[in-house]
Amino acid sequence: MSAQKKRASRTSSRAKPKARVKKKQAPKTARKKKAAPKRSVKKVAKKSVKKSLPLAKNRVTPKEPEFEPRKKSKKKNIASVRGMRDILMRDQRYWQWFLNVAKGITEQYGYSEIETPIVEDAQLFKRSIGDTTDLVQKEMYEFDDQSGDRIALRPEGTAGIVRAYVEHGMLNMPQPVKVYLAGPMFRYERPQSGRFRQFHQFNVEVLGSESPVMDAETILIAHTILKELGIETSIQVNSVGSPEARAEYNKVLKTYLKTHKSAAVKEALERYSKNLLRILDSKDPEIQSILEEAPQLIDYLDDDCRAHFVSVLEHLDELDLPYTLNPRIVRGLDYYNRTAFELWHGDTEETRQSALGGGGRYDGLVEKLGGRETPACGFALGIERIIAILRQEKTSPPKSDEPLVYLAQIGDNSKKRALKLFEQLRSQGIPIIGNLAKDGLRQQLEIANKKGAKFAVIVGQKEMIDGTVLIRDMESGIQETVVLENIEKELEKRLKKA
RNA sequence: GUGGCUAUAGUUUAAUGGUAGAACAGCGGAUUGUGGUUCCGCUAGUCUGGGUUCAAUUCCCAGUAGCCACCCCA
Repeated sequence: MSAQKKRASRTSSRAKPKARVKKKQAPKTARKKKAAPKRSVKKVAKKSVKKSLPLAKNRVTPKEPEFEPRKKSKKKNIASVRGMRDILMRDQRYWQWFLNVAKGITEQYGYSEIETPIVEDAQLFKRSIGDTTDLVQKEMYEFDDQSGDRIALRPEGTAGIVRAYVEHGMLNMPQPVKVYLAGPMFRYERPQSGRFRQFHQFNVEVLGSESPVMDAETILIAHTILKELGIETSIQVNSVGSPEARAEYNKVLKTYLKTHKSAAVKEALERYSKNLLRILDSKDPEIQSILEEAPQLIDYLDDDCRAHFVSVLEHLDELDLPYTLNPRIVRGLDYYNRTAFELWHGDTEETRQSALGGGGRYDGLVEKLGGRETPACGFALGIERIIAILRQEKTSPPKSDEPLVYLAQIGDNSKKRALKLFEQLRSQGIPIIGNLAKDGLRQQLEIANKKGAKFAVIVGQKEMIDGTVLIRDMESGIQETVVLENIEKELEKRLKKA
């Protein structure tokens, strides 16, 4: 009823542009009154009658929900889970750009890709990252599966890689083993910009070398990847020494802090009771000013650690990398020892999500997970954060300058021909694109233009009869008729020139 | 997990205690076979649930989500 009214008013207003005033109101009221079946429904109905008749046998008649006016409003749509987002088509060029650059550089340094499962035994992370860390205590997705096994979604990449190293006896491979991993990580945190519950990291790890060169190499790789993407970073380095040195420093720091009897200190001591070192990273200005006078962890390093650290720095100097000694870099995961570093966007305060990546040495981890004593180091980059900066700085991925050819078709017959031709050209390596769903030539050329095609191949009724096609130069608009058999040759000739 | 700010078409955004308007994008047309310009038309929206009110998209509360700070981290 209202549908008819609506249609009537619409067609009439289309036929006669006179009815201006009426036009404005009629459809609106009609729309308001009831969610009328949409025009698209009509169209579908018409089409399916016309087209499905001859082929009725083979055709599964579409189920009918289309005839119900869709009432999307009342149903709660299912949305993505909090903190987890889609990576849409338009995002892909950034992702691919990043991955190409990151993988390319890393592979040049002799690393190979590894993939480990997203789900692991929860124990793996508790043992490696540390049972008392925030990451494990409150941020890990952890649950029983149907068989009652306690499993977890990986919150970081290193543990899984080390597990794989031990499990597959990689100590029998030439050492060090150098790998990289790109993939999703999961942490149950409160989302914020640059912080998601599912996010992606690019991990680079070296297992089986104690050499400070490897520390420097990984830092260099991290820095180079970002530089190659046009992101200026500052490298913040520190050494957290050996567990023994840290324990001793812990005591010293505690006694020092206790001489300051302010409320802030008391609160901070409470807050960081589990891992006092993290207090160094506190953002409280009062705490920070107190810490200025505090003893430094570096002064408590044993000789080996100190020598190692100095050597790392010498390498960085040699490479002319812009690093800053930052005693506040204390990584949140228990397994780090000696070198710890982060990469910041800009060299200012760490405020906001400016850390684009971080890493360091974890010499004890392999052993902790049941392997032999194996020194190792590595880092991870936060892909979302890096891409966010690329976006914000309006850096766009390099455009592929591959010339494209758009295949346009007019009429049903030429559509059939076009599909075949499309496959033929594609298999010959011609970079052909098209949109067979479109009918009008105008639209197709518009798309060709938007996609930046150099040439358009046009197949129409006339050409079908003559056994020819048109090749249109999209820049000049010059068209030539070409015999169908010669199409490949002609295109190749033109593409070479372009 | 704690505190604060925000929520309008696919996107960016306007307005209002009584009818929600634009731009971009999409689709179609002017040109039934010719794009990058123009003109015209169409599609599409007040996050969810309660409350106050004759009337709520607007005011209040809660939920949810996003953002910001803390926590923490990439």
